Amino acid sequence: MKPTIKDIAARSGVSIATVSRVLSQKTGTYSEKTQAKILRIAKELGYRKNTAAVELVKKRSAVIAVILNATPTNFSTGVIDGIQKRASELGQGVIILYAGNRDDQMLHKAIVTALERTVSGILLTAIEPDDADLTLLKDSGIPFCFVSLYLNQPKILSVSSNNESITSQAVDYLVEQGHTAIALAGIDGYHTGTQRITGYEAGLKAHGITTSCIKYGDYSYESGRKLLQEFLPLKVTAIITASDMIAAGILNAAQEVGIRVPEDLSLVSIDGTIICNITTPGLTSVTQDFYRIGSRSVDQVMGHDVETFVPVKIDKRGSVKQLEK
Amino acid sequence: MKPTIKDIAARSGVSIATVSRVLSQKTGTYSEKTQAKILRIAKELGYRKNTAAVELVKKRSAVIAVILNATPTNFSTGVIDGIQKRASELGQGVIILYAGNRDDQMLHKAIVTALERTVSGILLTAIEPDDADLTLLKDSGIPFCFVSLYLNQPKILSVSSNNESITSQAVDYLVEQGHTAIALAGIDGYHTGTQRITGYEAGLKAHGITTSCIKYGDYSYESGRKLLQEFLPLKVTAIITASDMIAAGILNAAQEVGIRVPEDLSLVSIDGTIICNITTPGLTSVTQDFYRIGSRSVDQVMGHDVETFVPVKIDKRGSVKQLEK
DNA sequence: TAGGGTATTGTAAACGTTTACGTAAAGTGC
DNA sequence: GCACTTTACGTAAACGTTTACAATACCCTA
Repeated sequence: MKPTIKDIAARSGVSIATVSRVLSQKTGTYSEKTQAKILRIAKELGYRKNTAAVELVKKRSAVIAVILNATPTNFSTGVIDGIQKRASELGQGVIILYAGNRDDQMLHKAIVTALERTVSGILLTAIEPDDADLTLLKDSGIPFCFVSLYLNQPKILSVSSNNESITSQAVDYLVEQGHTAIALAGIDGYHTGTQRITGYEAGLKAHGITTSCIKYGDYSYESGRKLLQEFLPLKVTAIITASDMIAAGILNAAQEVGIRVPEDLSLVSIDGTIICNITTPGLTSVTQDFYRIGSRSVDQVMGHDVETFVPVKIDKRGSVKQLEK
Repeated sequence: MKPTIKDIAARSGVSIATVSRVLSQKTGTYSEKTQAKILRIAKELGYRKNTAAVELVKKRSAVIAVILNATPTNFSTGVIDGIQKRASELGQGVIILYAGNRDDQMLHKAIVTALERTVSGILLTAIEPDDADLTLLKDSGIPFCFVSLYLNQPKILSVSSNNESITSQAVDYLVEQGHTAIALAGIDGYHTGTQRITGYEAGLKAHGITTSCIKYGDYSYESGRKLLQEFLPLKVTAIITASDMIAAGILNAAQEVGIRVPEDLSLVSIDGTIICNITTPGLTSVTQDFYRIGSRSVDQVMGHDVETFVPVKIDKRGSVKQLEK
């Protein structure tokens, strides 16, 4: 059915080893005449390498497995674009394995699938595995790297924005705009969330602000809407939100109860995806460079020397009011 | 390094064939005693099957390849969730191959990768391949199915909403709300776009409306913003948009020039993703059931008998004004 | 006890490709 | 012309797993 190198060898009058060398481009091991003949016949037959056979023999493949989290935020496209582009430049293919949203079983299955496939590297995108799966990864001998997440453990590769810097910059910016009653909303209790709390509190302290206010959530729009209720009795003038979706949820729920953004409540959103342009008003954001994070994580997992942290920036839109001091 | 069935056989005192039978669960071909011993040793050794070896021998794998388009709209998550869940129920794994956004080279590479991997089926998600790639798929012997797109060719499997029905229902709804000057915005010239034009025009005709107005775009937010300029000199009271992103773009650009939605301009958006809840006002939508489309496409590619079309519904939010007749 | 049927296990080959090593031919330099 | 080096090619084995077929062991019944 599917042509093999045996078929090409038979038609070319050469051995399967020669066919293999030509198709693997082992320069200097075949003549131009032989090469031309083999390539012509391969094309005529519609030959395609059997990936399984190659991987079995080489015990390695030129494929990076990306394990993708179905996070309620929508930054994945930028990350994937960056990964795909850089991997292609380095001669690597990319397969994506889907891990659902905080579904330990799906995550475990995705990790095992990647390990079974002798991939050249594994990128875990905004995913925090439990200890058993982390051990599995470490013991596999396959390089892996966290993307848009880091664990504060040395020896574990990662590429991300600096979560402490994200929130401390947001605090700096809001203080600069005259705000002193600043909350942090929608983060969770995992590493990313705790790192952002650290930066938030350090930012408040640096400005001599002694009152902090933190509300947990799950990064989703619905979570944002619910969180607005919790802020109603509080005297905060500004909220830093854990994601664009949290911000959109707070924004819309606020407007529904007559709280105007930015006049009555200012918002600074973490991520800075296209959602920030869609809302009314547009959301001022601490914008992450997801494309570069993705791209750089490929270099990281391939063993190149790169910086862990990708810089963020403040993008001013319409959700922050300057207060009189 | 990685344990093989040879290692297990040596420790168990049985042949590799017996180990293989146990690990492949060939019931009735091994004793319970032998099974228990083999499974215990496999676990102690941390054994994992080598997927490449299995695929090489069986010439087939229990994996569905999903080729994913980076469409500017964001319905992928629902589709992927549906695919992943249904595939799991049917004992199939899923790998995702990324094809960029209308990038013929990336698409071709993704298709070739899927074919090289002896997958059990290929799902093409909102992707329209050129004739050469379509021929490649047909000649491969591997079943494939279009997801959220259909080509009007018999024998080619697909699962989608009915694009003619989408626009004709949108027209029906707007006419019911008193609108007669109705435009269609943001669709492209590919199959999906032309099918939606057909439904739009049939809907107008059915209501005796003789003036149609169609503006092409690329489903993106930026495209939507630009399109609003083209509508300024026209006397339309309502626009059906090709995607939620187009709608958001038109909505925001309109508000920036003093056109109020829905008072001055009504919008009905195709897709109905979470974006419709985020905008202000919320967008009335023809909502597609992406989860069910994904789920059903798995049944389709696995050879089960399913309906091609998944029903849509109108979700009323805040973007359509009822006009006086 | 002998015979028949079923369960259990082992041997050998297959799957498609890569590559180490050996051999032959061609090319280069003295 | 000879010796050495490089190019080109072939043979054989490897990779890890599956499975057809043969052999053996076990169980049940007459």
